[in-house]
This record gives sequence, structure tokens and C-alpha cells, in this order.
Amino acid sequence: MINIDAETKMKFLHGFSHKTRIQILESIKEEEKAVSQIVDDINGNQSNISQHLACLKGCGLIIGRQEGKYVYYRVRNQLVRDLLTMFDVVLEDVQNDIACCENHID
Amino acid sequence: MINIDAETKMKFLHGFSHKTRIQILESIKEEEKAVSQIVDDINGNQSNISQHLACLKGCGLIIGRQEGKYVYYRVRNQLVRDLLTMFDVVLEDVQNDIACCENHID
DNA sequence: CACACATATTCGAAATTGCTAATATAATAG
DNA sequence: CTATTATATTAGCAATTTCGAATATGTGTG
Repeated sequence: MINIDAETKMKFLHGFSHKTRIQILESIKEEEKAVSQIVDDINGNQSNISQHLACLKGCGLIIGRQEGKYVYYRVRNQLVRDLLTMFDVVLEDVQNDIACCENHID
Repeated sequence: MINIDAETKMKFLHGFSHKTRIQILESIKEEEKAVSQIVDDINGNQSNISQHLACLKGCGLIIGRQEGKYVYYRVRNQLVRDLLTMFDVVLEDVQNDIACCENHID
């Protein structure tokens, strides 16, 4: 049965909690890319992207594969991809929900 | 079609990026609870929990309902609940994946 | 009204995280 | 071997987040 402690889950979810990391995940969601491609893609700084990639790898969200002097990263598997899709679905739903059913006086 | 900018998504996902917030979500996943119940549940500090609840509300993940002097919070809807379940599923899968298929020399 | 209880807010201090620049490592080409 | 290119790591500072204590607000009760 599934029962994962909050600490572990948080470490995992931490991967999703930064704009740059989300952008990286989106960038490699469908196809693996070399670090330099990702850097170009999202217009980032090499060192910075490298650090975020290390973070994502640590979270288990992506996998790196070395080929010559390039390192190609990809999203770990289909489940993680599904999770990324699910974010969009749920977020859209939440936004509609908020827009329609609440008077946002605040 | 769904296309949400990274900024918005990040704000949404931020809700999941803290141990206490995960604990709160788990605590009220199946049934709404008053703030004081949540504080007891996860052994937290009242002010702290209140701040995290505000954060989760801001992210659209939970909804508060006042009844007398109590405020009851609940997970917004089934989709958010599904997302929480999905976290467990994906995390477990990732953990197995890492445990089985890689030699963790690091 | 005064009081008690539940929750929210404010405010600095403490802790964590993210950034850039510089440097290190690693692979390949010549 | 040297030079070049790709990526990783380190280091110190900047920015953000989190925290608890104190205080404010709001609600029911006597």
C-alpha cells in the first residue's frame, strides 16, 4: 500500500517549485535535449541551468545520458509526463472555478 | 487548448513545495477540518499553520468556510484530490525505478 | 458590555534558496 | 600534448521564505 512520508514527498515535489525547473521539464517533456539546447531554449545561464538539472535529477524527475561531450536529459518516464499534463488540467480547472464561482473582491 | 504560462503554474505548484503544506493537504484530503483540528493533527504552531493555509488558499488548492467561530478548510475539488493521489503513485514508481534499475554508487 | 476562544496578520530574525562569476572536469580534435 | 567545447561544481552574495511572538480581528457567551 502507498503511504509516503511528507518529508520524502516534499523533496520530490520540490522539483516542480521553481519557474526555471518547470520550463526545463516542459522543454524536455517530449524529447530529450542536450544541456546547451535547454540553455538556449529557455534563455538561461549555463551554470544556473546545470544546477537546476542537478536538482531535477536529484528529485528523480529527469534522467541524464552522456553521449560524447554532450549530456542529454529527458523526463524520467510516462508517469512523470502524465503528472506534468495533469498540472495543466487541474490548474485550468482551478482557474475556471475561481473565475466563475467566487466574487474576488480581494 | 491548454497553455498556461510558467509563472502562473509556478505560483500554483508553490502550494505543494513545503512539508507543512503537504501535511495540511493530506490532513484535509478526505474531510474538511477546522484550523485548530489541523494544528493538532500535524502538531503545528497556530500562526504558522494559519500562514500556510493562507498560502494554500491563495494557490487555489483549498477552500475555507466559516461556521461560527470556526473556519473549516477543505481541498478544493476532486481534481486536486486526484493530483495528491497521483503524487503518491508517481513518487512510488520513481522510487522503485531508482531502487531497481540504477546502481546508486553516489 | 466584558471575556473567552478561534483564527488572521504583522514584524523582524533566522534559515533556505537562487544567482552569477569563476573555476574545475571531461571529452574530443588537431 | 594543447586547445576547444560542453557541462559540473564551488563560493559568496542577494533574494526569498519561513518562523514564532506579539497583536489584531472576529464570533459567541454571560
